[in-house]
Amino acid sequence: MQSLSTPETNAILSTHLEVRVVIFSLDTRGLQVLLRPLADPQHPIWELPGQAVGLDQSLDESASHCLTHYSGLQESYLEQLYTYGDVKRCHEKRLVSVVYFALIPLDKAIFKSPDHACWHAVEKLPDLLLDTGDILAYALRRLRYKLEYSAVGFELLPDNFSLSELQSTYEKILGEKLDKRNFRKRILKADIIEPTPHQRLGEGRPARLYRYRPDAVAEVKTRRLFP
Amino acid sequence: MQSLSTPETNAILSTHLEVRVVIFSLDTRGLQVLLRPLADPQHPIWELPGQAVGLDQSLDESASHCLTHYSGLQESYLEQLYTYGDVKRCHEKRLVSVVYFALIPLDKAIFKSPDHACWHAVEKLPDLLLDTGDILAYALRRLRYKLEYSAVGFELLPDNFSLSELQSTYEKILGEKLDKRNFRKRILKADIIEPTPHQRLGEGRPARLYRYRPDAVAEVKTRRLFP
DNA sequence: GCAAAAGTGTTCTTTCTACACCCATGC
DNA sequence: GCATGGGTGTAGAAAGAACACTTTTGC
Repeated sequence: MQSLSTPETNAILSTHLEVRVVIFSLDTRGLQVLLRPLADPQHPIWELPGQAVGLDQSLDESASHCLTHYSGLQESYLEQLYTYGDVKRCHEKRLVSVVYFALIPLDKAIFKSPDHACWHAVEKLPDLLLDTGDILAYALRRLRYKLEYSAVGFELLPDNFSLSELQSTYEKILGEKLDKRNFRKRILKADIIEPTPHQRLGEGRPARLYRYRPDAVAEVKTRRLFP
Repeated sequence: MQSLSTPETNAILSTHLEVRVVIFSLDTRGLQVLLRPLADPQHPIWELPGQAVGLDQSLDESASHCLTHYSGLQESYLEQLYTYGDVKRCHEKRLVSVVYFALIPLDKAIFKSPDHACWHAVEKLPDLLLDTGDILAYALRRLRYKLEYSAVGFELLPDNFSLSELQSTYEKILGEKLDKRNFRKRILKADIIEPTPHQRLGEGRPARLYRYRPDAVAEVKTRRLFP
């Protein structure tokens, strides 16, 4: 039994510590995840964007740096998901992956991500490296779950959005239709968004635009927004 | 940007990877956590039980091994909590702690834990190492939260328990009184416990004993048991 | 027979769900 | 003036909260 005060250095000499980020976004077709190709460009295997954790970096900093590198965004929703460290997940070496998940509004992200990374619909994923499929499944479950009791949907939208856009976001992530009147009642009652003076013009009647209340960020105790 | 295929080995040469386990239990006084003393036996600083992760060990295996070492129990509730990897949390070295939390029934645990580890009431914690206080606060929050929507309370009780004992468990963890009739209605409706033929004799009328339904373990979708 | 803990139902309030029509704009 | 998406209220069902007395045992 090793304690903090007597670490056994050789136990971690060939362990590789990395962060990976599951970056979700939303386009008209649905929920997308950013993956980068590995190996053969003809029949690539895809992996989560990630990086080794630098000696002088926190895990959070590494993940944030990685997210910025791939999305071009400085401030985004980023949360630690889970740490994967099964010995069987990689044959060559001891691989510990601290996985984060991120939500970004597609309109703000850079068009072309580095390392040929690109977006994939979560319902139609390509061949994936190692246990990446499991990680993605868990990230998606957590995202859906989080949506039910917190206010995370806004992170995928531009600063100003219409209630229909917000509802459509929830529907795409949850994969089910929601009632328009009930949706509005609940989201407004939850008191986490506020109207702006702006409107969005479109095909029909213009839509009032709303924004996420900045002071609602702190403690979002909006449990079970959509049971 | 480092990828899985080109790891920068020197970046992790002096990183220490360890697991720590927040082991909760319950006695008559309330919720307890197992801590082990560090340094001066007169004025000790306390830390979470933990160990370096062996090269041939999964994180889960390490945590499980550590839990068994300190509790004497083979099978217990054990779940990954969070991975702490801030550079500022330890001055001497790069310290990455994958923290788990565990729930054990006190009646089954060994009486004397190794390394002079002992139980402390969560409301009256001693001096703690580094960010151990933050970790404990988070573990407690997660435990309380989990109790509201899942069936985790049983893990702290013996195999057979009365409804009053179960209610008392919930009350001690949540820190509030619950209505006896409503509690019984809900816990029985949730269909996660079943009566046994046994009774517990005591000062008053004997109590029927219940047990956790083993087939209810798989997917406990009992959300918001106690809102 | 009394102390001590176990056990049990009903009413009221709140929340959830289902559902259909009018409104403002662009063309 | 019509097509398009935006916006609004109500009634019935379900779930939650509050609440007090009877039962069984040991002493």
